[in-house]
Amino acid sequence: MNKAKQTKLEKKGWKLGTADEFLNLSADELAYIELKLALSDKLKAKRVSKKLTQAELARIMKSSQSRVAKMEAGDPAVSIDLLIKSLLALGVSKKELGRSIS
Amino acid sequence: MNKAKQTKLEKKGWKLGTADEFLNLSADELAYIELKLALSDKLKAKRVSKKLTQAELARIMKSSQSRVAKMEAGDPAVSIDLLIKSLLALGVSKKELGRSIS
DNA sequence: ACATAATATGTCAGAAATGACATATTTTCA
DNA sequence: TGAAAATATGTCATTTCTGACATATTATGT
Repeated sequence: MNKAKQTKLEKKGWKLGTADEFLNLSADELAYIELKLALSDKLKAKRVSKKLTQAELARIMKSSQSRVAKMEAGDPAVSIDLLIKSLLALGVSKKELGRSIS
Repeated sequence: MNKAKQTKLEKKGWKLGTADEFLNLSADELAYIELKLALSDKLKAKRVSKKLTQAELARIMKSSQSRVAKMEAGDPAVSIDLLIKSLLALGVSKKELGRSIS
């Protein structure tokens, strides 16, 4: 894990602590974060490809524009559950979901 | 969706309401539930294959035996986040995770 | 059958995620 | 440039999830 990657994650709001703590980030924890960010990216790509605004997507899934923004920003305080529900609401199949995780 | 499947889900604690409501379960909602159950099953299979007890897995991931039991039971009040964290703690790769979702 | 281990079920206080709202910032386009 | 649309950021009350615990039920081995 390089410094650039760390900086990018920290910018998104992930509290990675000191450099020492960061180096101690377990493979599991890292995989979890990467997985979330992969879903975030997928969500944004899918929404844009469908030409929907964040507000429109929010209405479809009975959420709010601000939460959609946070989802796409990879905000740590957004659950994988919500990301997955959003992707399903956009018509992404389980198969496609699985592919975007790997 | 047949009656047998409905019964099985309801037994796990999913509140699907009346038959009418059940028929109105959207494809998204169903996909979400199926996805969760797939992860539940994967978790149990993986734990058993590693010859760990629920209590041992709980210790590894700093949870509790009862929560592990609920995860494996497909309890609706367990997040996908926790299921995924558990699978990662058991050494499942993102790739394998993606495969088990699809 | 019996003890012991493993798993399941119910509950709850505290922690985390949620939708909603206000408002700031950025993008788009005439 | 400047107005309008879209997106981002911050906050908060309510809802949902969590680990922990007690206890019930079920499996395992002798």
